[in-house]
Amino acid sequence: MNKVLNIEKLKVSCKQCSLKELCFPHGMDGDDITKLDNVVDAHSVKKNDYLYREGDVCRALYAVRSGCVKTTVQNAAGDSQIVGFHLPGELVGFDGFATDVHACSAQTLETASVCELPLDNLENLCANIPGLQKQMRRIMGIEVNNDHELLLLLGKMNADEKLATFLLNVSLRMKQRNWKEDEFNLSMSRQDIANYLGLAVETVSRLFAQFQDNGIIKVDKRHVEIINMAALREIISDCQGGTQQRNG
Amino acid sequence: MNKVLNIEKLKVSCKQCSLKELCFPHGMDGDDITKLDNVVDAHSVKKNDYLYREGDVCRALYAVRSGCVKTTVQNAAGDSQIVGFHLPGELVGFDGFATDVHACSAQTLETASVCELPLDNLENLCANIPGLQKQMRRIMGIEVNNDHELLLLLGKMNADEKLATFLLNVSLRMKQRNWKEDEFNLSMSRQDIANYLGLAVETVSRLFAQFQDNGIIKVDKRHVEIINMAALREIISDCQGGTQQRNG
DNA sequence: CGTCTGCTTGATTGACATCAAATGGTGTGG
DNA sequence: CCACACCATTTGATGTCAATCAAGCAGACG
Repeated sequence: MNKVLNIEKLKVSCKQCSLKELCFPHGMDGDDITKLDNVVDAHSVKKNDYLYREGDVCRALYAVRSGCVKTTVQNAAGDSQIVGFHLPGELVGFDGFATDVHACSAQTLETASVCELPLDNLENLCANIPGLQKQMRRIMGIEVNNDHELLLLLGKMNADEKLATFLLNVSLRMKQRNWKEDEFNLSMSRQDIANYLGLAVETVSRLFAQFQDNGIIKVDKRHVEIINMAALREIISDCQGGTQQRNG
Repeated sequence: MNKVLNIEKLKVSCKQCSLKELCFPHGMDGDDITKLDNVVDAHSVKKNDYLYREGDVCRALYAVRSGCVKTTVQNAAGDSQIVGFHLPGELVGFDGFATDVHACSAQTLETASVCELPLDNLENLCANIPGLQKQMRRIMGIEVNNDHELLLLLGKMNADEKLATFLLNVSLRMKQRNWKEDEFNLSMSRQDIANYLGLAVETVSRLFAQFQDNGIIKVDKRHVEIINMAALREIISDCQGGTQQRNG
């Protein structure tokens, strides 16, 4: 079905990219970004194509330029878990660093554009650009922390807290990109959201309806408008006598 | 209550450490390990003390030498999720790389000994030892992959699959340390196991009993003997018509 | 126009959490 | 050495949240 990408390369400039502060060049000066520009190529990737699959040799990191990419892990029994939705400016591919073979698959949710940073070039670059190693550690640290947040969500939250957390997280990332924080289009299906949050599709659907009935959001298919941000926050910090899970 | 550690330092030698191939020095040659030895100190840490807490400035990485360390994330509502149990040879502290402030707390489960690698020294070292950056990336990559495995567990497995996976994982790590893979003492309480697996203590307790009744394991408090390894594996790869969750 | 796919809504079930209480081991103080 | 309190663990009874089963609906596409 969906092939691994193999599209014409396109020269891009990190220096002029509006995402640079969210992305790899974060905090770097002009000269260093130029060195980075020399090794970065962009690709266009069709909807549902893979950047890489579990088992592929890890040759590069990928920065999302436009569109949205999901990363997925699989187990022996065949079921898979989405471990991340990656928006423009975010990096994908660290799952290949442990063994030089990818432990995840990365697939686009819509037609996307991604920048490729070949690893051997990156290694040279790290030697030439002071502070780039630290940058690398910082970005991987972010990945680790994101995963931990998701662990907390999957391990300790009930359904409505999960969806509220998800919506607030998307909202925050929209804001970081200078897009509207209270109105956006989700690039993922209900199925994908359900998988990511460890829920059934039906539950996600019902929760969207419920949130809308309570005047917290307005939903039309994938278009979401947050009416009452505070109410969303309240759902997840519901410390007092409400529904609570104890296993902590 | 439990204070952050502040114990006398103790000079150690990575070169002579039996854990070196599992730990940071993995694959390094003698000269490079000597450089490493110069910056590493060991501490003894009492049971239930913290290596660091969420919010602490990140100054060092820690390698477990003996004992067991758990790392925990917390949310606004106050509940916390254990994100890792760290055995001898494993590294702790990457959660501080994103912002230079720890996003996790790290606490010992029993009296432990840990090696401290101060970050500023580590940075210098990376400049002097070729391939050390890559080592760093490799180890962080392992951390990322471990987290992903746990995400899969929390998101897609039911209770018995979770415990079976946990036991097999511990068994594997025992084997890697040249200890018995089918007989060991767990350093964590039922409560900790339950928290880690996203279950209630009672459920964990019942599952231990059930596994024992089925002749898969023998349990006496924290002492576990695996009688039928294959049966454990079967539980988690139970593809056919049994109990199944669909949300994938 | 019919088929397909993604989404929604309703009814029912079940896995696991919660509540409650008993048990057993450990440490303390008399 | 015993009595007692305390904690972790186990075991049993009950409750509930979300999964599952089952239609129905709307937009996309050939």
